[in-house]
Amino acid sequence: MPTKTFLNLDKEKKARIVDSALKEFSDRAYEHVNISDIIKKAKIPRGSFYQYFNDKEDLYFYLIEIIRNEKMSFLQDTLTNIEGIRFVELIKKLYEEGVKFALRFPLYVKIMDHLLKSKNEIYDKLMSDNLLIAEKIYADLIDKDKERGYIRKDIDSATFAKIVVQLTTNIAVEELDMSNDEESYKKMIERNNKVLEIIEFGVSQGDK
Amino acid sequence: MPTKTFLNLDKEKKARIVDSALKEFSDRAYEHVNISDIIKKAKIPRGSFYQYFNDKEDLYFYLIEIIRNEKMSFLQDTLTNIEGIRFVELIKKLYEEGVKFALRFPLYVKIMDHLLKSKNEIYDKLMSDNLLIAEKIYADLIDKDKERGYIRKDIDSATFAKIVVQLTTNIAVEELDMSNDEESYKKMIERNNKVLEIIEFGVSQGDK
DNA sequence: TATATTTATGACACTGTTGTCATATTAAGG
DNA sequence: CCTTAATATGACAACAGTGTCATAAATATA
Repeated sequence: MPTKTFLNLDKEKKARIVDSALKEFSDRAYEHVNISDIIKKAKIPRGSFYQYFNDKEDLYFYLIEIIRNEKMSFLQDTLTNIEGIRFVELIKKLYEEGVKFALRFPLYVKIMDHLLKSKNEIYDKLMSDNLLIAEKIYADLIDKDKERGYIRKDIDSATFAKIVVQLTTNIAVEELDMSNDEESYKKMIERNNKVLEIIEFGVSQGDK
Repeated sequence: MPTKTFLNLDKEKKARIVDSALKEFSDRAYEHVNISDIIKKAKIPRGSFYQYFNDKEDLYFYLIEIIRNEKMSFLQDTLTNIEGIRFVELIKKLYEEGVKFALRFPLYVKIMDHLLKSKNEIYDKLMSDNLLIAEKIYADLIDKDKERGYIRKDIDSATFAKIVVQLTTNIAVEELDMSNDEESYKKMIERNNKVLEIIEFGVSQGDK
C-alpha cells in the first residue's frame, strides 16, 4: 500500500507518478521494470519514491488494484444482467466488453497481459486463483445451461470451461499495438464469434 | 554458435556445461538466467565460458537447436505417416507424442514453454514464425478433410487451426512438476481427447 | 515569529552481473 | 627437448540497479 504521504499528494503529481509507472509496466514485464526509469519519467527524486512506496512490488500491487477496479465498474452492467442469458451469449458479451475495455485502456490490458503470461511469485500472489475461480463460475453456468437444454449433458463442464477461459483470455493483446480503431474492434469481435461458433456446433461433418 | 574449442571438449565436460545450462534455462526465463550460475554449477571458470560461447544468447540458441533436433527425431515416425489420417486423429497422435516427449525430456519442455510465453526479441528470433507456420499447415490439412467430407465446409479453416494451436501448445507443462508417471500421462491424453471431442462435435444440444 | 512536523532530495554504499585480458598451463609438432 | 599453438584461469573494470540516510525545504501550529 502506498503511504499516506503519497495519497496526500496533489492530483497532478500523483498522476505523473501513476502514469509513468503504468507506461513502464505495460512496456516491460514486472522483473524488467526498474524504479530508476519510473522516477526519471515522473520527474521525482529517488528519495521521494521511497517516501511513497515500500518498493516495486508495493507500487505494482497498487496499479493492479486500480486496473481491477476500473475493469469491474466497466463490466458492472453486463454482470448484473446475467439472468436468463445463455452461457455462450454471456461469453460473447463479456468478450465484447473486454475488447471495448482494451481499446479504452490499452495500457491496463498490456499490464494484465504481462501478468497473465508471467510465471513468478507475483503471478501466484495475484492471479493463480483468479482463472480457477473463473473456470468454476463458468462450469456452474454451463451446468445450468445443461438443465435448460442448451448444452449437451454429456459434455464435461470443467473441460468446456477451461477451453473458454483459454480461448478468450489471450486473443486481445496482439491487436492493441496495431490500431485502436473501430476496424480492429470489429475484427476481434468477429473472430471471437467464429471461435464460439466452432465450439457450439463442432467442426465435424459426420451424420452424428 | 559455440566455438570450435567448445566442440572439441571431451564429452564429459561438454555434458556438464550443457546440463547445467539446461537446468538454469528450465528454471528461469531467458532474461533471468545468468552466466555466473551456469559456470558455478558446471564448475568451469568464467574465462572458459567466454572461450566457448560468445554470450548468453549464443549458448541459448545452441540449446534450442539441440531441443529441436531431439523433438524432430522424436516425431519423425508420426510425421512420415500422415497419409490418409484424419486431421483430428493426427492432432491426437501429435499431442500424445508430445506428452511422451515431455515426460522423457521435462527440462526441454520447460525451456520451450518459457520461450513460448516470453515476449521479447529472443521470441521473435526463434518462434514468431513457427506457430504461424503450424497454423498454415493445419489449415491445409483441414481443407483436405473438408474435401473428404470429414469437416463442415462452412468452418473457417484458419480459425479452426488457430484454436487447435492454442489449445494444444499450452496444456502440458503444468503437469510436469507434479509427477512423471504413467498416471499423469494418461490424464493428459484423456483431457486432450475431451477437448478435441468438444471441438469435433460442439457443445450445443440444439436440434440442428 | 519560533518551533515542531511533514515532505523532499540526491549522494552514496551495496549488491550483482557482464565481458575482458594478462598470464599460466597444457598439448602438439618437429 | 624446444618451440609454437591451443586452451584455461580468475582478477578486475565497467555498468546497472536498489534502498538508505543525513540534510534541506516547506508547511503547520502556537
